[in-house]
Amino acid sequence: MADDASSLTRAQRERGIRVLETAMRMAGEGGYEAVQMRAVAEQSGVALGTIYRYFSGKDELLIAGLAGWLRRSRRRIEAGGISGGTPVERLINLLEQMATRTQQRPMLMGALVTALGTTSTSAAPYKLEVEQELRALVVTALGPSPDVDAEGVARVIHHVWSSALSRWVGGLAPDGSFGHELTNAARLLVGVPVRV
Amino acid sequence: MADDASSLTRAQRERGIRVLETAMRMAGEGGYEAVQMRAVAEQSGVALGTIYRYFSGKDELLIAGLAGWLRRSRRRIEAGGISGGTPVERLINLLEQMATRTQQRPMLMGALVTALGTTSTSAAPYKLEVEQELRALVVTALGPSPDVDAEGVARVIHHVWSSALSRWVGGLAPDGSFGHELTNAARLLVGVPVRV
DNA sequence: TTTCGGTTCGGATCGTGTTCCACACTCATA
DNA sequence: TATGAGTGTGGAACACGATCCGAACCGAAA
Repeated sequence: MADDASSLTRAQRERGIRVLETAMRMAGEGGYEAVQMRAVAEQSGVALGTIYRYFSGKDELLIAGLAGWLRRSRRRIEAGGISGGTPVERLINLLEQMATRTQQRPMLMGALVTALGTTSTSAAPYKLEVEQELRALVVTALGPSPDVDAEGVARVIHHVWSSALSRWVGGLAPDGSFGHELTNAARLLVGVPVRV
Repeated sequence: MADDASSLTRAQRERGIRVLETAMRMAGEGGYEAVQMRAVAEQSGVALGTIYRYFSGKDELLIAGLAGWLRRSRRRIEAGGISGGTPVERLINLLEQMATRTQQRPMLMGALVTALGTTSTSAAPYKLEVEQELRALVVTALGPSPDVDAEGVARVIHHVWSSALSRWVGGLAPDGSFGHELTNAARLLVGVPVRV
């Protein structure tokens, strides 16, 4: 299921979308183990073998779903605009918004974090897509502010995002900590100018 | 395999150690998939069911192995001392040492990162142990320096450690990047005093 | 319209993590 | 020493991700 949607039949595109949506729905309802490939095939009306032609495996399927979810979130957020007068304020507003939406879907997020834990290289492109969506969101929120290293900030935010998310779904961090961790990092990174 | 080694027979402790050592050896040779529970049972001379009495599953087994590996590394490093005149220098020396040792064992690290990706709550205690070992190492390296928030630095270093490690074994980051990522974070965190 | 190469389907099959079970063993206590 | 509760063993069985295969299907070129 490469993202070059060209060279794909309409029927193929629709099959791919049905598979992704089914997998995400099941992940949202029961987490990682609830996404059973046989059931995805059955409920999406796509044969099991065909799913494996589109995606190299369960993890890649879920990471692709995450990438799509982030892309849609980013489009909605960018269309609505991010409130806040300064870069820090906008970034913090963005992160709080993301944290809220994230914490409302513990099952889904658990499934996605588990999938992200794979080290299979075939999932790397989708992982990169996930990183890029996050980076784009942060850069957009910061806006064109000359004295902030937006790319560097986005990088660190991505690290904190993945690590804190993993700690939260793994039960190492209490509910609500995810947002704090993110906004705290943002304040450290942007609120305090770095002298080099 | 709780860490309260009391209330355990000598035979039980030895069985546990054999299982851990076998699993780590196999992980080092062939990565996550090469650690097959039947083979661990066979090669460690402990019945499969018994392994599952000690550890809740393959992931917990590997994370426990990682915790032990870190603990032994820390003891060796602390015994040898960390060179460097300033806190930053000591921290960077430590991190480079860790990065070197890490990058010499790509198979092992791949297996451990995969195991760390689990969201099973039963693995949480061992994950905490891993965090604590890392934290202790960083705090030791920094030494008693009043103007550094050692705990905060250790926290962020842990985030960067896990995230960068995962990117490296996942093929998203090139060889050698792991050390850079760590030392760069260290310089940002300690080299530049934070004004609050 | 026919043909043909690639795609999808249904379903069997395999491999491995995990669970379960009946039996043997160990060791602290009476 | 005898006993009984807990522990370990070997092996079967189960669940689910992944693979494979022959037949049906589709859609573009002739």
